[in-house]
Amino acid sequence: MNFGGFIDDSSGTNEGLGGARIVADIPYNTTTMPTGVFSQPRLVSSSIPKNMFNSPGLSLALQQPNIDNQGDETRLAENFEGSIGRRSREEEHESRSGSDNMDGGSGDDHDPATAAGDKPPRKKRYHRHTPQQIQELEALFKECPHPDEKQRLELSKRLCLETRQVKFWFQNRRTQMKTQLERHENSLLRQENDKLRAENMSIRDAMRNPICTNCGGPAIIGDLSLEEQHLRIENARLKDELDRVCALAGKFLGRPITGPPLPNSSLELGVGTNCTFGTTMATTTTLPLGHDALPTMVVPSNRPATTLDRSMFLELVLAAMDELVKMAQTDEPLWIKNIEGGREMLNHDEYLRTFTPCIGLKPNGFVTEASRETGVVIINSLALVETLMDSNRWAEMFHCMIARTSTTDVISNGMGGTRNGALQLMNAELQILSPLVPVREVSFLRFCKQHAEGVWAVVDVSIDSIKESTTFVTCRRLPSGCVVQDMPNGYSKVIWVEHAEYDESQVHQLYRPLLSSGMGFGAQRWVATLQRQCECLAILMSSTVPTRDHTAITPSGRRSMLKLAQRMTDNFCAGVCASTVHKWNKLNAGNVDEDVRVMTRKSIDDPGEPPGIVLSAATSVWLPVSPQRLFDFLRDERLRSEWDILSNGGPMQEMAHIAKGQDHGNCVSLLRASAMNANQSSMLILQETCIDAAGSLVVYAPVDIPAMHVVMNGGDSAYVALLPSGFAIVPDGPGSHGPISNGHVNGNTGGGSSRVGGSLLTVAFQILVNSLPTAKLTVESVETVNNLISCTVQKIKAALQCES
DNA sequence: TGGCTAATCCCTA
DNA sequence: TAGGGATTAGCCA
Repeated sequence: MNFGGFIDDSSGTNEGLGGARIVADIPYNTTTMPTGVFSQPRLVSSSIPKNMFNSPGLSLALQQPNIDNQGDETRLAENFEGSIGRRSREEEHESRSGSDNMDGGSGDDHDPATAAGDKPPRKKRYHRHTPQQIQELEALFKECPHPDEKQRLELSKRLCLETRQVKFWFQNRRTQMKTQLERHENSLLRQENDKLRAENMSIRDAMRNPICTNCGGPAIIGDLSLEEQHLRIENARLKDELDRVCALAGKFLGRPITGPPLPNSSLELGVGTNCTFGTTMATTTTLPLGHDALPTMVVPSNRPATTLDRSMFLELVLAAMDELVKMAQTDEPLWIKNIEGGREMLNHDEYLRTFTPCIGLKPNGFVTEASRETGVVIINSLALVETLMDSNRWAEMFHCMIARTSTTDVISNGMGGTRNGALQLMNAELQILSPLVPVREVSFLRFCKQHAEGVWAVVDVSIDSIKESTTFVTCRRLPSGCVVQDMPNGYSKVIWVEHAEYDESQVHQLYRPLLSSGMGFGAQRWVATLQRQCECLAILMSSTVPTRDHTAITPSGRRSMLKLAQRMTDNFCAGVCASTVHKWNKLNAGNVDEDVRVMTRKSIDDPGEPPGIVLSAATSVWLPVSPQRLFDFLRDERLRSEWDILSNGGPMQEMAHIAKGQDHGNCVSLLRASAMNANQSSMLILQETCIDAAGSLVVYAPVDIPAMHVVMNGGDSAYVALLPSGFAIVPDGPGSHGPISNGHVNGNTGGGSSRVGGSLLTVAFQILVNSLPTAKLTVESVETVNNLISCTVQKIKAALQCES
């Protein structure tokens, strides 16, 4: 029995510890033994002499303690015994494991002379798992931070560790992760704090010497000084904080706590000047700030927001927030259920009665689109708010909808380390995957507010009315956004409202019903995308990733492959919508179909693409088949030969499959043509498919086998050159009766006897027409890609029997 | 001295 | 009873 290694002379410092720690704290010199409660259990039996701890007979005596002691003493004695039992097992293990970082197997402790105290007592020996053990533990942790008992048992056998040790290791690793995360968050908060402090300083500076932005003279802000105005804002913030603290304290104390009454608790702002606008305006949060209300109140767009701008922005977003919350929470008569489609329609008369237009009247020729959707999403309110307030994360979450976005000015980062009160100025290009619908460029304020514990709202509102725009505005966003409420188990309920006015003349007839139904840019699409993306994230983060691939892809390989697929899909979208992400040049070539848009660009120095001249061709057509049927047909690798020239006339075979959602349609897969010719023997097809309530996508690209091999082993996917092609499918919209002007007139022949709604199919190809970036584009290349698109559409129509 | 790591105790679901 | 939080001790830079 090896025991000597656990004798510790640090007695008296660990009162309150139980179990093995007591054993470790047994004083070597009995004269130093403390007189407290712990001195008793150390003498588990009156038959054991006090100096037994120095004797070689120690372990035997302790294995059979006298448990005559009662109460605490008995319990501690049991702990005492138990701990010794545990130690003994560990000692056995230590010698069994053969770890070279432990000297437990030296045999010294069996030496009576050693144990009797001829040498000074040794401290507990330092022991660490071997690098190899840690490596294996880390590997499993990456896969699954919560292994079950079976997994732990298996690992413990493999690593020659006790299951307890494996369990502790995982527990500690999780704690460590949490600590690291907290530390990281702390540093972010500290940074934010510094930033706020700096901002505060600059505001104080500005307040000392306010200058009118129009005439350059000293500014007097209405009846209220700037300082007073800021004090009022600060008061509102403090009151808000007080309310939350009271609510929290009330929870703990079990009775409601109220703060001191405040003389003026509502956030009232008086904004006006004796110089810029001529009149003083006392405003409330519902003050109209549109063109009509404030004809001269415009902020030049080419300078950062001044303090005065900020006040105007704050007014606008408070009104917008008010409107959003009402729009989200009010049902009839503001929203009327559409009996046919079950969707809600905004009652415009009621809307105009309820709200004062906060961004002014609708411009001539613009039409209104309003939609509302409610959904349960697997994300909590805080995470969703963080995603929305970070333009990069926002763009990533809705990557098929947002071509480009940026935050141009952060007016407020929020209060008390949260996003509550965060206000920023943003630009975005919103897209529908069709060349027939122009990208919507919008410039808007985004404001975030916490309404209650676990209830947040984020509102967007266009600022075209108060900020001079250098470009012609084709779309204005009225208060739009979401109200999100936490639900149990990390889910949240999201109510999304999307309200816009846009120039319909820019939109092809084919897509007008879709847009007006709200399925294009509306709430349904935002919620459907959010649900799909969050489900995907949840699946990827969970330990049990459903795979049915026939090749073993490592977890890092899976990540690399998904990253590559995302780049592919993003590039596909950029090619369809001609967004400014890539600098596309539109072509007006002679022999190209009217509705096929052809664009070209040079690819230089991008390892993710082959160098040369890239040609993109895209078109959209109406098909009398349901979106689901069209999607199932296009994503089926066995039916690939019906439309894809890369299939060489035969079916394709799925080599690897990564699920991204419960629906089998959401996945990334690797395909191989069964009938390969010599030229394509080193080529595979990477394919990403996704589907939700708003539409679906099938995007694919030929990829090099060696390059994919690297990716599947976790290598960097940035060097895999690819050019994506594929399809975007959306329903044709309620009330749509097929094509009106694009020439693809079809009878109701496809896919069944009764019309269940047709589809709008966008087909797009990106191909390399010359590997020299300096080469000139030839007419033949353009005609080739045009033919490719036309043939593909014809083949799809033929396969789905919707040829007229 | 603070961070890391293996281990322990105590509490809770 | 398993897991998480809090805590400890030994080691190291």
